[in-house]
Amino acid sequence: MTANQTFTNAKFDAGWSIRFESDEAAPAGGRVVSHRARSLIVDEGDASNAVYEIVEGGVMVFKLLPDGRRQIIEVLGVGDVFGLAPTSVSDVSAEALTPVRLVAFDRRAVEGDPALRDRLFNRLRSQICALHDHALLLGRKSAQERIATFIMRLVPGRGGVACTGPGRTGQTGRDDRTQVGLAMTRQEIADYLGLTIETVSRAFSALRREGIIAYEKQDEVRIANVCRLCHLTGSH
Amino acid sequence: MTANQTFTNAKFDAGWSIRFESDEAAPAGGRVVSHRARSLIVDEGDASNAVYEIVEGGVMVFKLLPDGRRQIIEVLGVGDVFGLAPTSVSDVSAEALTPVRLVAFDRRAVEGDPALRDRLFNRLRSQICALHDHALLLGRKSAQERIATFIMRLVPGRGGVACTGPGRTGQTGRDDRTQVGLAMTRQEIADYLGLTIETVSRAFSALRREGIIAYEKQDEVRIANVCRLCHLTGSH
DNA sequence: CGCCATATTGAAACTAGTCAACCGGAGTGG
DNA sequence: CCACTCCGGTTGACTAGTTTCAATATGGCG
Repeated sequence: MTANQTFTNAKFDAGWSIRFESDEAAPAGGRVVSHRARSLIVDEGDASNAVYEIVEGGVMVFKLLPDGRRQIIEVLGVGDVFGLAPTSVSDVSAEALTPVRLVAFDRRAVEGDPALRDRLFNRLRSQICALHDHALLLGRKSAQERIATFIMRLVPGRGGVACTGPGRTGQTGRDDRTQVGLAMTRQEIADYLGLTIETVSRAFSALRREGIIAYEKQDEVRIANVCRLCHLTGSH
Repeated sequence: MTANQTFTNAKFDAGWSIRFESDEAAPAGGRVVSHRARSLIVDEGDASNAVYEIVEGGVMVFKLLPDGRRQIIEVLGVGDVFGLAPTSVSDVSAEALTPVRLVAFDRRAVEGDPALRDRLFNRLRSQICALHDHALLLGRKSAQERIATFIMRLVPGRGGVACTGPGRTGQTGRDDRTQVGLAMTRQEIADYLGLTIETVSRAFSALRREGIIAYEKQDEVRIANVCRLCHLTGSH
């Protein structure tokens, strides 16, 4: 019942794997749709009249240039919304990062339902902060800082929009899980951070060499030194 | 009366100097505030409970890193809104680009007024598209492409989110004003495009050398070849 | 007229990109 | 079962584009 309010953070803090045990899985006017990992949900230029809210899983929103360059604009988790272009033509593409369950609302349903629109609106406000933060990353941070920021964003309660800086563990009481799952390939990380795959790889290797992070599987990272990593983000 | 609906574009297409001849200059619950050019409107971290809508002039929304690096996140024009962070603490700073007139709504006024919230919401949808587009620019475009994109965005009816590509003049019937006012310093342009002032200057000089643009005053640019400039944006 | 801030230009340094080789695990087929 | 291939990741050498540092121009304004 309180579920909708608990995911306060704009980032993918909430994780991708949290199961949404809701009794209103398909709220009024919405229909639930599922997608396999890496399947395309909407394509830039599509005349889609749906607004999506993520119930389970993760979604990547991206844009392409004619020559193939890709920028992943945002990585969304449970509770996030997308498909809110001002016209009925989508300005971005969206792809499932993990197996994903979505609620698709018809555009008209959104217009007619103030409560729903309110929820989307509030959600959107968080996401806009994330977009702001990401613009700062893309415009002004070095490759190292981008990778550090990226990893820190995955730490629950840290690295997000309202990260309180390098304080000690357990600001909310819960233990500082320093093991994070990336869930993205190096190419996806590169396209998200505005880098190349090689630069991403090198930055990860450098962090490992310096003992700040550790990993065997390349998408399961243990953060050995949260404080140092946090400093490397450039934000603190 | 139709004024609110005519500014369809997310970018600063609408210009900064359009006077808003509205009889509802201070809509219910809002108060009009004015700022001189380059004065700070809100500071990142401020506990501001206001949501702003621009009535006249331009505003730059930006973030700073502790070491002084600045990223201008968005450049807003008439009709645009800002100050919609999910908490009462602003995630960004805002500075007047020109002398500016704003309507400041109390956060509670927004909550209680569905019509107002609708207007803000719709406005925001356009601005989100602009943020998406700018993320693509910051993450994936070269310096030349960024400058070309920047200039094209200033051309009414072109370069915006829904630019139809290098078609001929007068898609909306009005004449293709190829004279645009930058209104921003080189430093501001640099901070907006994620470049340095020198790189911005060089890119402008290069475009001039190649005869694509011309200017005497450095903030009054005449676009000699719209098509070529449009191609240089990387988007077409 | 001269000062100050802003812009331009040049040269050197550096970061990230490009190109290419190599590694290693997962899946395939002989 | 093992060799082979494929794909994603890592690493190295070199290159290109942008930044940095520094000098020079320009323009507004007292």
